Amino acid sequence: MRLSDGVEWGVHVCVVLATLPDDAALAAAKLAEYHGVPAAYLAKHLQVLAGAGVLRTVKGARGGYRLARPPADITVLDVVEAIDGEESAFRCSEIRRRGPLAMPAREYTKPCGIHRAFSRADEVWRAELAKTTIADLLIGLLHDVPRTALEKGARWLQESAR
Amino acid sequence: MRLSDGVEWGVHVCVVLATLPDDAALAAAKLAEYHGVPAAYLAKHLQVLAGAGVLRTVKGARGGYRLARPPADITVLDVVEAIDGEESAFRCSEIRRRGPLAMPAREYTKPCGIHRAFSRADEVWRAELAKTTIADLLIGLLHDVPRTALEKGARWLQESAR
DNA sequence: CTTTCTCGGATAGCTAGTATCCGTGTTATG
DNA sequence: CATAACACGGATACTAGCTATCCGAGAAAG
Ligand code: FES
Ligand code: FES
Repeated sequence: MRLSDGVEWGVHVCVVLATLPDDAALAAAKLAEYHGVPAAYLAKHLQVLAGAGVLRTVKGARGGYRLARPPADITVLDVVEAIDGEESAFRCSEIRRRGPLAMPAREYTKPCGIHRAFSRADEVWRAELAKTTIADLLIGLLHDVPRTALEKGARWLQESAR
Repeated sequence: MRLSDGVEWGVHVCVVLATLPDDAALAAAKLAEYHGVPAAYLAKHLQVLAGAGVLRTVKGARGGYRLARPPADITVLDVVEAIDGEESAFRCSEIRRRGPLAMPAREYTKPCGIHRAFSRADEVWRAELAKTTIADLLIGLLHDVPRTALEKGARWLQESAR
């Protein structure tokens, strides 16, 4: 079981966009350059994030992407569900209906116990991801990253943003 | 992100084996027939579960598989980790080291904030799965399944077990 | 010694994720 | 209005991991 790489990219992009001034946007190509990932592929994920209401697109010349909401209102879970989907990793294939124990379909009213166990696990996983917002990550970054690097990043963004 | 089908099969197999008498074993082919899944493929997963110490193999004629421990000592997490691996679904690809913000490698001592957030989520996911044992699932099954089906299953097992 | 069964590896096939490209339409600017 | 810059959306190739099957070797029971 592996989560798509696009999920990591999406979170990183949101963190970077959170540092921009409110009225600024950043082009998809610049975001790709900043993170060192293929631009064409990142663009796909950006479009999905925009469709999910996490990012907002600014069309036309000098356009780009910006956050659709304040960083404190965007959770990691929002990004995960936009890119990876909302369905649980586990899929009950209703094995219990097959083989010698098979019963008429009307007997299977409620989900099987295994399915319920995995659903609970999926719920707490998502709840934990919902606890962390983009704003939290940004604050954490300010603590972890040395000042010189922060200033270097800020300069780069000022030159690239619109 | 999707969990392997083998995980579901593994849990079902453990539940069925938990109903057997202590000294009995069930052949891989019978387990496959019981669940209506391809025998050759299920055998792969059974071998993995045996290697992980969840199941025990009984070699030679009239052999088969049985649980390695009492049902109450086998959790759903044990099965998941045996078949799907123990690593988290999220993989931090150290994007922060690339692009204009790149810093010398010695600066990256502790995992990034995004990585930590996903690690926490993965932990609670596993902790939740560890709460449910095979014995719990068996008890739940006795409540959910009508008596006639249970008797049918018991008869089938008695004819097939060794 | 023969039967029965697991063991273990070798090998296709399939699906979801990865990655790239290009034509179209929209907006800012001169 | 003409032009340049840029997002949009679909089409397409590649790749890795999961799905599925097969068969010979070896171990235990009778
Ligand atoms: S029947 Fe297999 S998990 Fe629901
Ligand atoms: S650098 Fe991207 S998640 Fe750690």
